[in-house]
Amino acid sequence: MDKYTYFEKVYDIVREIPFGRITTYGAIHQCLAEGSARTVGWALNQLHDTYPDIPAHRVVNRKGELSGAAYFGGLISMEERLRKENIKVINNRVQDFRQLFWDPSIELLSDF
DNA sequence: GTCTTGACTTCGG
DNA sequence: GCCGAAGCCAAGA
Repeated sequence: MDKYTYFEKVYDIVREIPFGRITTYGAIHQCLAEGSARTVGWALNQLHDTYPDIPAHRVVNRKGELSGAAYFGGLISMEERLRKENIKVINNRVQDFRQLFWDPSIELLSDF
């Protein structure tokens, strides 16, 4: 799949993140089993421009922090979108991050 | 072909 | 919990 670029693979996973759940760059990297966590973050940067409908606000770093909030050039901030999904965000960090964590390498595999 | 950039992660202190 | 350093890999110049 040469036309299937790396950020399109990330796009397929991020779009499957259920409502009110979040995941990390490392989890996506582990699901893809290729690239690196940093490459996922780079992919998302390209994603918000290619696919504006991607729920990138559900993807945070290992600390549960909204790393890409500044890059979310939208009318609604990343934190606002998360709050609308019943996700508490304090000091740019997701509360109950461990509880809301959604692992694509497990949840996605059991569905397919 | 090399070098830089980046929405990261892990480890030790 | 935070901080610094090292490792990581895909695009673009």
